[in-house]
Amino acid sequence: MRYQKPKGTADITPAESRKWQFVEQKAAEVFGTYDFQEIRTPIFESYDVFERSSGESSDVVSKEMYDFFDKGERHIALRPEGTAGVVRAYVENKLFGPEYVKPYKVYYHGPMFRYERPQSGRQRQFHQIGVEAFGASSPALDVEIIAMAEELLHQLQLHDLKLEINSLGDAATRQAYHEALVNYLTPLQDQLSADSQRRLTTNPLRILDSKDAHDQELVADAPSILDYLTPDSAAHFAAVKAGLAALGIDYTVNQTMVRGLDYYTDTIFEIMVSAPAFNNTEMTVIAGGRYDGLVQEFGGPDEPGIGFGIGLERLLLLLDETKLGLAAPGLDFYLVKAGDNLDSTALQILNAIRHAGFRADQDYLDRKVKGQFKNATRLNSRFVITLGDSELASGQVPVKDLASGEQVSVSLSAIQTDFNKVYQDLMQQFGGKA
RNA sequence: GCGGUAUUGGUGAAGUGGUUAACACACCGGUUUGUGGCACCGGCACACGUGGGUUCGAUCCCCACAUACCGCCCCA
Repeated sequence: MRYQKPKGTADITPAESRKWQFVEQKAAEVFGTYDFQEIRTPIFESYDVFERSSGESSDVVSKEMYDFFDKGERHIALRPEGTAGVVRAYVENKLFGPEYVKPYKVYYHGPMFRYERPQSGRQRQFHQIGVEAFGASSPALDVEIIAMAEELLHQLQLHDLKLEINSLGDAATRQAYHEALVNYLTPLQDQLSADSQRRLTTNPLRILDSKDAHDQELVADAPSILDYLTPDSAAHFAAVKAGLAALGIDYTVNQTMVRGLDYYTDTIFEIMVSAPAFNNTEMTVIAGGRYDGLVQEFGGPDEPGIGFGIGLERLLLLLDETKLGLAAPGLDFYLVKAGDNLDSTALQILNAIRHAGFRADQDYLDRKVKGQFKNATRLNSRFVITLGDSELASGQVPVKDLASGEQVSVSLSAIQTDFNKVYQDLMQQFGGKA
């Protein structure tokens, strides 16, 4: 093989892109009902944008970022996630200004880049759909964001979802809890797995969701972050739970759920699905939460924010194509040419059909008539128009309904002058099923 | 970054250290000089991921690299 795509990338061919378009369109629809609008930000940003938002301790920044210096010696990074760029744009464009209604609600979708070891549903160039809402700290917004995420999954015919929520409180909460957790785990250090011993200094919260069985036993008795919430954070979390209950959304509180990115505050949530595509293990497809200090961190006002991201590759693995009715689009008309010197007329006929808004195609490889009919079938065409010398002479062409095999005669000139009329007549003659 | 498995045509794949790399599907052509099926006939791998090595000889043995998949780390 002469050329290969770079490791961890994928070509999305038409059979696949159909699913992508469907999901993107559904997301735009569902988000639109909550009055979210699309924002498009650059795929690369200043390296600092991501360093500032994610925190140096996170592997996403320290090890997994695609960064480089451009010809002007600017330190650039390919975006590893979507939130930082949107927050940067929010601040830079002063979208927090009084002329914009708050909360300011946007969604985005596009490629993200992380230098990781590829696995199922995980690539180096991967795609996310995400939403962000700025300028409102109401727990009702948290609830609606979560409801919106679930609604999208439902629209995609995904059920058996598992929603987990937790609260990380504010900065003071996290600092106090961080300390309490380290104090609890340090005496047990020798019993922790090697990975977790390392995490004790780098990222102790991560020990909470260690996959090691013994770690999990030790962590079971660890202090809970929920006990460290300030009264405000506790009230906020209670309101979120009440809101979810009011909407009949099932959830479980998982006090060991943490985040890889440093900017989250208060409510965080994940929606998980278990599926054969993931060896029946649970896989998070949507994750999000509040990030109340981030806008200020980027030089904007002290405004809250909340959002979530959807891992599209993972999501796509779960979709049942047949359930979604995503059949390949068929042709409306296929033009069979029987004879030579028909090209000009063929072009004119196809032109008329296409301009009327129908899908039409013809043979370009000089296939025999039989071969052309086979192609019409392969292309899932509804009708076949046959053009030959006798048709040219008579001014009438046969139009065949491939499903029934019935054939009717249509005027060549009518096709070229008013194809919509021709189509209506066809519909009537073939049973009126448009 | 660590560990494991894999890599043969458009596809699914069989196979052996040695003159022509099974079989099936798909595709192309013919039997049928203008109508989609079936049947029959014929065609269809610069040769077996890339580069080295062992050997008289390697697709099959060894090494390295690349990529894919699985697990860990990390994460959506």
